[in-house]
Amino acid sequence: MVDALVPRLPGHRIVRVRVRRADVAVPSGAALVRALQGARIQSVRRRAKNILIETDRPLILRVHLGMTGQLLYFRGQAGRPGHTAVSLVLDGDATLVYSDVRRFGRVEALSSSEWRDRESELGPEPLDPSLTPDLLSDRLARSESPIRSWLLDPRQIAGIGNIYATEALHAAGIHPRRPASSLDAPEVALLLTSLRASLRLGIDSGGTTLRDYRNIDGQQGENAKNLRAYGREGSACKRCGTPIERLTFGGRSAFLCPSCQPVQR
DNA sequence: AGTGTATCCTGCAGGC
DNA sequence: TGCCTGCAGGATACAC
Repeated sequence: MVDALVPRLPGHRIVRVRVRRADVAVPSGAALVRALQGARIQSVRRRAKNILIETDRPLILRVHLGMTGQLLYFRGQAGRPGHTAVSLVLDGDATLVYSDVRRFGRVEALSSSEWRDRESELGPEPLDPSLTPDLLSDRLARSESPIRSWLLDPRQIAGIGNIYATEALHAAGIHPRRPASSLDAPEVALLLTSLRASLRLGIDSGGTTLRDYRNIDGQQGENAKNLRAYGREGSACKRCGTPIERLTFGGRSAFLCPSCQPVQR
């Protein structure tokens, strides 16, 4: 997503801002419009699941897709998506639209210091080479949470959702309910490798479209066909043939192969 | 302090 | 056909 935004957004001036769903915008309504209107986009980057757009003003535009958010970029007149929450008309006849059926996502303008405070709460990036198996082990050792819950907590490790947590744990042969602190060094190393492989596969495949995900051109991602555990309850494990099971904890579904991912080692 | 649960919201699939 | 229930990619406020 961000890789696709980087060559397109910088340089654009935000000409007009329309907030159609006030609960998605922070600050809601007119204040967000005032903050952004007239600003020129300078750079785009990602941290955890946040898309961060920096401008020539002392503010950062943070876009978070939540569960069903879509960020769409187009030139000329294209039909407005059905659940448009915020639209930014850019110069050069371009438009950036944030659309979100469930409205769990956010489009937020914040100051650098506000963002610094938020960022200080976030765990390390799994794809950052500075996260070593030893560092990950140290962090895991401090928690008795089920490893799946730990992986979903952005304060522990950034940017891992239920799909990639599920896929990585399956690939690493680790039961999602194992306490984080119970993983030994080889398991942690394998988990980190598996996380990175699952994330890279997802990114290289253009993202995982289960229903709503779209890239900035409105196209679906192809990663759903690569999933080996997530959403496959009752289907044969692609490694051993055992039916994949689903269980629920932490308010979310977890999928696992009971044979490849034993409850205890 | 650390951990688990309820909640925000809409749409869709499946059971009856 | 239509109504009901459960579930969905995330994060956070709150209870214990």
